Amino acid sequence: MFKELDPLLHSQLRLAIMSLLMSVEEAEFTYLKEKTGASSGNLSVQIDKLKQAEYITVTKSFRDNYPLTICKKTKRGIKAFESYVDNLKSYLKP
Amino acid sequence: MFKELDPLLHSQLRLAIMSLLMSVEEAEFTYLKEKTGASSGNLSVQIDKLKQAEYITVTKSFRDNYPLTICKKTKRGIKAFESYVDNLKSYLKP
DNA sequence: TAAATTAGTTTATAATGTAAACTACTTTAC
DNA sequence: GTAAAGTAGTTTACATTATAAACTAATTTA
Repeated sequence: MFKELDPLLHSQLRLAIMSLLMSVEEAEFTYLKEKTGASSGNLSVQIDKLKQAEYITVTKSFRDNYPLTICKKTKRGIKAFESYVDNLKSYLKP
Repeated sequence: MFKELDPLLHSQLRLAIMSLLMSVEEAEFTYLKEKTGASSGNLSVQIDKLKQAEYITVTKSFRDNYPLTICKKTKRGIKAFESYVDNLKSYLKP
């Protein structure tokens, strides 16, 4: 009947992050912040959770003297996202 | 970009309840329990939240000496569900 | 050199979700 | 008739989550 929904993705902000990452090769912290409209703090925490789950990789460096955080989806992340979307459909049928 | 997701519906169990109610005129507590696989306690709490929000109406009576709880979607609930599904699509685009 | 800005992280608290325990009755078995 | 098991829930206590506020650490601008 109803499929389980991965709790890691069933969160507005984390889902938005993954959704954005699906359509780009990689994304900067500031880009994700702007597109999602999230606060820095919240974004930082949620990025970390996605990283812990290995749904994304996070690379920290510097650019023009400022810290630069780059996020990228993993294969595991792609699979999880696709499953989530698929499972979600069982709830949306008319 | 991303639409807001009604937190009341962005919950696996409450979404499942509303999803079930969408396709039937009304549903009994036991029916919802069986279809969702939820525990009675959890179901009771989530039904109450949907009722507080006036997404459903709850009618309590007796049948064959046992308590009988019947749930039914409201217009408000239907609109909320439809908006939720619509807004959710902004997260699922490929 | 003080104030504002960038790019974040940490932490404290509020909000949520959920299982376990409980209520209140009914039915069945002895 | 009464003890045990079953029905249909509700309440409450705890654990998990989410999020905003406060903080770090540096840079830039005035």
